[in-house]
Amino acid sequence: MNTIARTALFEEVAERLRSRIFAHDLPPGSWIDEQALAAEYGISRTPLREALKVLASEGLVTLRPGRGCQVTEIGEKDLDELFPILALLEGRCAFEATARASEPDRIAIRTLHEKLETLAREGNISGFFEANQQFHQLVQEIAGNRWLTQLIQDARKVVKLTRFHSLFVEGRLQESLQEHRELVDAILKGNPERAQRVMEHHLLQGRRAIGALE
Amino acid sequence: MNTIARTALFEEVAERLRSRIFAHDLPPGSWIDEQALAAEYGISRTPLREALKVLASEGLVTLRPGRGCQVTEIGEKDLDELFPILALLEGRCAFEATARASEPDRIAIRTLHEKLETLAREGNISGFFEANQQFHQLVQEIAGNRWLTQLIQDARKVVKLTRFHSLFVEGRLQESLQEHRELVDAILKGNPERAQRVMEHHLLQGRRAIGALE
DNA sequence: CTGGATAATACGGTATCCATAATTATGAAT
DNA sequence: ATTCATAATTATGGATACCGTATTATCCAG
Repeated sequence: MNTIARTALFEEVAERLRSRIFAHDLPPGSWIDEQALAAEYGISRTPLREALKVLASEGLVTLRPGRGCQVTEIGEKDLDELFPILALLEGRCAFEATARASEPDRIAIRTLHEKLETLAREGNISGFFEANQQFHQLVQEIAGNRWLTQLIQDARKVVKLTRFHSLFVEGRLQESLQEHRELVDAILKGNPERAQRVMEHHLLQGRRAIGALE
Repeated sequence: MNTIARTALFEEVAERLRSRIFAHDLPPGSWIDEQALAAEYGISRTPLREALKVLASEGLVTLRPGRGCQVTEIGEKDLDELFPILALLEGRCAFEATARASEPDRIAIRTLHEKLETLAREGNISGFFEANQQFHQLVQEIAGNRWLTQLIQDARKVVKLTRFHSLFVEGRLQESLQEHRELVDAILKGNPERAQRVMEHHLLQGRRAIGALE
């Protein structure tokens, strides 16, 4: 019987909605039908509306007073604004992580990176995508700044509204991998400034890759 | 009849609660009594709870499932983590603002700064405090990055949980003013790199000033 | 086809009710 | 008197039903 930290219903609902939004099951611009969703989930409108308020303050949905709520549409301009911020924040993360990394931390970095190499060799794109997220999260963990992590996650959530993730771009995977190699090298050799520069460049390249799509 | 953008009730409630939290009318750590507040505001529990969910995702209150909701307590460590982030983000703002400032923008900067000088000369601390916030917001506006502004506001909200603002520290007002002078000089002379450095230093000094208190 | 009146719908909010869990109060035993 | 277990109280989290109002959709007239 799992009673530890029982999550409130509205939290669960928010999480389920996030998944559906990121998967474009609920595509940007689509309206969210309260009663339909409440019925589908077998819950009342109350927790569903609470969840929508949370998603709204995260920027994932936009409340239209009196009309309802729709999934936020994100444009090129938003991406142009968001990626430099991510580069800044994650760059700082890389700096801090490099400066603070313990030996076990470095081993974890190396191990996870090797997994990325393997997945790339196997051509396992979705696996790579998953491990890539883990890698970035690991760097954030090692950096050990709770609020920095929070802001990065906030920004990433919005970016994830875009259907196209840079890694899916043809050829970007190898490029991304190469950038990771340099990043890992900088971290393991204990060069914070270089780790920061590489991470910034890595994310700005991600933006460029997406931009090449449309 | 002005029906454009009528604000929802839960928004108003959230705003009122924010004010009370920042004013330490609801001090950090204190419990929030749903029914009491709902009764006080003459509203039902529903919109109040929606407002609390929003504040929770902003980090201003902490939800304790099954027990309620209390105003978030912020520690020295949080400030140590938050100020460098603010320095980073607002530093970038200063850079962008300097690079993009139009002539009217520069005039607005100069005008607002002169107001700060006047208020400081008059010893009007709360007025200075207010104008100081306006100044930082103006820089953000000129920078013209919606998401950057958003993240800065998010971080500042949390910082505002602290009772002590750096400007209230003895002597810090003159110091702060001097830093502003250098910042304005860098902006007006169109030196983005210097504006960035000065802004970063300005915020890190703010953290130091608060730290000197306890 | 257009425009306006009308009906249907859905949102935002209120008022109640209820199960569950947390806190407090009570009381017995050591 | 202190401790511990039990009972009573309270407040949360959620459900249900209801309503005014503002959209949205429908329909009819011109």
